[in-house]
Amino acid sequence: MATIYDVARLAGVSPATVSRVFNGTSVSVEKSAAVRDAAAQLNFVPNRTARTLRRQSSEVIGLIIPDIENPYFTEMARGVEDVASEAGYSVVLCNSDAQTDKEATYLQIAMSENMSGVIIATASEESDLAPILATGRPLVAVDRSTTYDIDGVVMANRAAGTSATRALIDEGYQRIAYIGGPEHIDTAAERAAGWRDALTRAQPDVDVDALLRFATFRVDGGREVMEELLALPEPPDAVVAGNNLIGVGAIQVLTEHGLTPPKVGVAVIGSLPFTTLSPSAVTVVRLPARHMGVTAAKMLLGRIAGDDQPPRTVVLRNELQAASVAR
Amino acid sequence: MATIYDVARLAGVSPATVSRVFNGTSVSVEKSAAVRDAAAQLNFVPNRTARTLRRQSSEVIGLIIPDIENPYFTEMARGVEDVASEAGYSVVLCNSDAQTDKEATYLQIAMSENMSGVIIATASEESDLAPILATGRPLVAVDRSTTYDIDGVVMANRAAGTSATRALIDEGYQRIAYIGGPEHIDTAAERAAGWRDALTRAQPDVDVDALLRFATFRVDGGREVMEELLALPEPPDAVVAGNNLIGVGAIQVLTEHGLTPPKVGVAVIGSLPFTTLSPSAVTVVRLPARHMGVTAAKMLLGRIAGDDQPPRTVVLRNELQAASVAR
DNA sequence: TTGAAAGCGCTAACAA
DNA sequence: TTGTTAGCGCTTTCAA
Repeated sequence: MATIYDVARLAGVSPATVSRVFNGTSVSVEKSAAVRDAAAQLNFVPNRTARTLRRQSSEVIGLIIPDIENPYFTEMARGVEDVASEAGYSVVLCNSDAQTDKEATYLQIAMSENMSGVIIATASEESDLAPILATGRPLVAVDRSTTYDIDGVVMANRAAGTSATRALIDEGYQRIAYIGGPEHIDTAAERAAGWRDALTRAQPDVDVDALLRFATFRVDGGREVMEELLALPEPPDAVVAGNNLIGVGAIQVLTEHGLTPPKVGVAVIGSLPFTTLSPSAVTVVRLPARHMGVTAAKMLLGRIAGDDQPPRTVVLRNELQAASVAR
Repeated sequence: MATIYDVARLAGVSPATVSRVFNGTSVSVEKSAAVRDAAAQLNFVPNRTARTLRRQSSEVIGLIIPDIENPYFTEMARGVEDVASEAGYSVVLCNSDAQTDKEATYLQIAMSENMSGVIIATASEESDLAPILATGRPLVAVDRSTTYDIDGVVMANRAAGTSATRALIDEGYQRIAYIGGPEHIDTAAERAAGWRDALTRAQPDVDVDALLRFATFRVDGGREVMEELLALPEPPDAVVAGNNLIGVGAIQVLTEHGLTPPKVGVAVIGSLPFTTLSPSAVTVVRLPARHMGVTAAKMLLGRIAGDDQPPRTVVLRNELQAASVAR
């Protein structure tokens, strides 16, 4: 790999001049041309490691997510990446697998690699962001809120729970269960609260807790709990799924039982990107994942550029796509 | 951020000794303990950028894929990551978006960040791997084969096409169409060839070309072509989908037309991770994506460790999951 | 086993 | 506008 010195020698200038050419500071036209020529000849690529070491910051932003196999997060990643690469930044995608220790490792890497900033969907309440915040690196929390005073982008989770539930009520369903993600995750709790609001308003006497279940945010979680609900003496006639994967699992089980929606009503919070159902059979409260990524990336780039307003949290609105096929 | 010098001063040793402690070379027990103490006190994290600059290689491997939103590739990424992180490497995931220029940028980054090696599912035939190969960095091609003489891990694509088609024939379907990915991508061409083999063997007189269609490897691609096939004067009674997303699109369209499988037979090459169909309605030739990632990562780590055998290509076997519900 | 010192490739302060 | 030079934080010879 050619270095700046090789280029300098070939072009008959000093290394500093070569550096200037590649960093856009003032160099005479002739020298600039000579440097570009030499660089092309030598196939010169500036060494980012050296630049990073010198500058104490790199044009890389870290994106830490809890589940790389969840389309919700990859859609978000796309949003981050589009904005970042537009601005000349590359994105390093890290999968914490919802484990706090893996997450901590990636945060350490972000520090020791001098990344410019980090966007994180935390693995849990216990996530320790103090060390990286201590370095002064900008950090934006996405999807889940944190106990730290930092920028954030979240969904209108409670509203999502409410509007999913209302849609099912409007379609005429009577016993509307809820399958949420882990109780200790704030997004899960909020969505459940929205469901509870809507349900108790419509049916003040309903035994809400009999219809509430928590699962993992995965297909298996949705499957298990849906089976459980169907085995009830008085099973629900509709269900709200707390995220996309839970929705998939629940629908799979319903299908296997011959209860394809809308025989049993289903409303999913999130999206069903790879559904093979007729799109009109299920109500979806779409969470704008890509937009969340775009927003977070813009906030982060702003901070990197020096924006020092007080931290703020952006709440993104959902979009209701009600099922159009009644029972 | 504390440096090795701060730790050295606090521990009363030289910077070299601190380095040795963190790199496992011989240091006396007492000094070693003193260094660890000091490091803990100062919250010391070794600066990877400096280490990388000095060592001319980092414990990072690049993984470049053409579509981060395709579960096939994220499943593979999981495999890569599990092996890599086990070995102390981190994985940088880069999305080329099937564009050769973005891919070239990421390859440049891999070089200029001194990454230890790269695993790549190339964007196209035109991918230029020469520059990175010139640096001597190990490179493993996954999913798609290349024109370069390098290590590779691919699926048994032709066999996949054949066994998907045979399964449909065995189920009694007569007019079996094929929706493949872009013709110029070798995996797509191979799978189509496998379909052609099986079909012409079973029905020597069939007009194969009338039943063959190429699409993009995306849900939309599958949708468009499926609509096209259904509009035919003599539409097919079954279809082989060249990848997971095409399969999803095709099934969506069939469902919308009231032709839910197995009314029209469907065999998908790949997986349907988030399908909401009854699992027995569709034939799946499962491609072991995770295993592909695991294999590629092991090969790459082997090369990084110095393995210099001639390049080899591993072909992974598929697993047929035939539909169990007949028409 | 330990320390001194050079240098990885680049940028930026300073001087010309 | 250009060159000289110091130094980012680490590893690794070499010598003790």
